[in-house]
Amino acid sequence: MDTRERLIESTRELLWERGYVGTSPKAIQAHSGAGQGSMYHHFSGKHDLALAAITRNAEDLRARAEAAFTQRGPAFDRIAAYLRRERDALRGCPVGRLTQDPDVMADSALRKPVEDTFAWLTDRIAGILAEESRLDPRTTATALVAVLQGGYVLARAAGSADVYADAVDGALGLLEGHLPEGN
Amino acid sequence: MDTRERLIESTRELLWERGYVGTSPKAIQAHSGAGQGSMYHHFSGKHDLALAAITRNAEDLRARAEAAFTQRGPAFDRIAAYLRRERDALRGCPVGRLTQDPDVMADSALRKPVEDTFAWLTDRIAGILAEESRLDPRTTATALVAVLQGGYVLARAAGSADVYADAVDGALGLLEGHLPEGN
DNA sequence: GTCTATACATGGATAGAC
DNA sequence: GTCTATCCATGTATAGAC
Repeated sequence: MDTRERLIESTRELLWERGYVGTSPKAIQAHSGAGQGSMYHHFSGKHDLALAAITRNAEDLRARAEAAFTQRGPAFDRIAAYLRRERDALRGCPVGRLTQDPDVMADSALRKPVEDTFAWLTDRIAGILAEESRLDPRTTATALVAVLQGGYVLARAAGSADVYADAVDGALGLLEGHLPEGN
Repeated sequence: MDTRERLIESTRELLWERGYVGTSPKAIQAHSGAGQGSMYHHFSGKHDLALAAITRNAEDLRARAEAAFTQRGPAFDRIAAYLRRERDALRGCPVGRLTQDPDVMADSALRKPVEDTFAWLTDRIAGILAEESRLDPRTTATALVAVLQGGYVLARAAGSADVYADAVDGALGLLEGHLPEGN
């Protein structure tokens, strides 16, 4: 992995863990092993580097989600597969966490990937729901995505990944009866 | 309001808006109109002041929630009243947002009010659900609290409070049929 | 109780040598 | 491309006068 790549990957990690406000150029350099000069050679500054990292986090989320959704099977199963996908719940969502960062939300370039990601995700799930239920697709999909994001919040508050699993189980319990299940 | 009180209230505002990492003593002084000397006279430092502010945010959340839950009526209505309570969705939850702050989560004193608040809230809702349904109270309550917290995340991502309302509507739509409704 | 002065580290970036 | 030196603002706190 070349220096530029290491800088982006380190920034992804640090943004995930500490957010934009909490991540300093110095910390990125230390984490990536790149020097001051290197960083400012490859990127114009913290903002530029963060944009690259956030964009990649967003692409990554999308690709992983799509992998769960394109499995074959009934809607309930595909949604359950996505919600139950292996996750490090205590780390939270690398995209969702950015919504709490005032400097990210105040900057339209940094904010756009975040906005687009959740718009896409909600739409994608709404499409799946529309195939097989009479639930309102948009509001139901929004609620399901919210369970994910809120599940992370609660897991972190409790210091236990089990709470994330509880939130998902609760949501799937509510879905039962509204969607035809596959087994 | 005396100086000490103004310092706490200003810190509550700033923690809500910018988090712990993003809030400087200087910003607190400017917002509260208190001088450097005043702040360090009343509190030992940023940490001490944040503890007072976080504690108060937690008490506040609890009191407001309790007000919705103690209304009379069937479980569905009391829960709907809480979820639909007037909120400034774009500002997010003053307690939930702290879960994204690495310095808060790493400090057991600052973290405890956050942990306790969500444990209480989930339990409280589980108790209401247990009265009138065969849903699993704990997981269902966890999912409902997660919809709240996730609704804030999605509303901020979209830049629209309507998304919060969508998440709540979706969740209540899923609850229907599982709980006896009152109207 | 509040003010001003001071201190020292860090944040974020630029300049120029190699 | 990478390194070191340098820069100025800010973060966070202490000291001591009033």
